[in-house]
Amino acid sequence: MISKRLSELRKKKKWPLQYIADQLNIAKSTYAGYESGYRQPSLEAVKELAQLFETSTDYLLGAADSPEKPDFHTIELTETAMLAHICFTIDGKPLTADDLNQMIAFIRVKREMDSTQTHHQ
Amino acid sequence: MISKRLSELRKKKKWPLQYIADQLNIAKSTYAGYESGYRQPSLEAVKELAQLFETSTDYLLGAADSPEKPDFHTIELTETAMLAHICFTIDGKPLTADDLNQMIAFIRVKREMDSTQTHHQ
DNA sequence: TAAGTTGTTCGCGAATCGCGAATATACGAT
DNA sequence: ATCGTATATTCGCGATTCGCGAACAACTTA
Repeated sequence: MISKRLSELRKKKKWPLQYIADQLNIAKSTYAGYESGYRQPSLEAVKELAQLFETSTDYLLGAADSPEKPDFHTIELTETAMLAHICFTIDGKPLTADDLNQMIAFIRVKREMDSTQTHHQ
Repeated sequence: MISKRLSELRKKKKWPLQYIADQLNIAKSTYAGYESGYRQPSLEAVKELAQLFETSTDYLLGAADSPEKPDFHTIELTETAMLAHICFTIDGKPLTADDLNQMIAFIRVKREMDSTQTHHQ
């Protein structure tokens, strides 16, 4: 499992084996063993690899399906794919899809008004 | 690191060693070794332990500080503490605090109208 | 061709694992 | 107090796995 994840991520980053080996202070052959499945990285190495690849250990170990860190630093409210997994609430009551659409329209109008009518600056 | 996390979580759940050992199909002494730091669990065991404790491997390995699974199923928009770590965008442009407050007010008004004026059903 | 980079595999010594056994501790029930 | 049971901790053993360098293949570039 982890071997697949590692080779997939490294190819995406287009890094050579040696680069990762240097970052973790291990031999090239050692890391190569991780990708080939010949060896398993130590827990500490897994942690460092997740950090290096900017993903989670859950993804590396196959406990998560998405490589994205669940930081949710930014949530694009018009991205319905993402919203399918999130439930927004106000005062504890969930927003309907309709609520959300109206909110989006509301903000768009607000922005429109700000940009065409008033020009603070 | 992981030993601390394991014993902390197990104590919180008030589970005996044997119970966990049974769940993972390993010897009691094997799991005891994990908690004492005498041994390290395999990657597969880490994955299963995270599942058993309903937490993330990131937390077990010390790559995350919170034991909570990052599911974020629900986001309460009036909870400013949570919102401090999230940036919402519409059409790629981030919402200001003002935008958010108006959106919340907007929804509250909408709900008010729905409940006092119109009664479908 | 020669030199360099990258990826793969192998064997060796060393380190670690998983297990059962032995021991220690806690706590009711008799 | 004395069992009996459940729980926790540590140890040694055999087996497994690790990390490393070495060796090699494939490929690019000079």
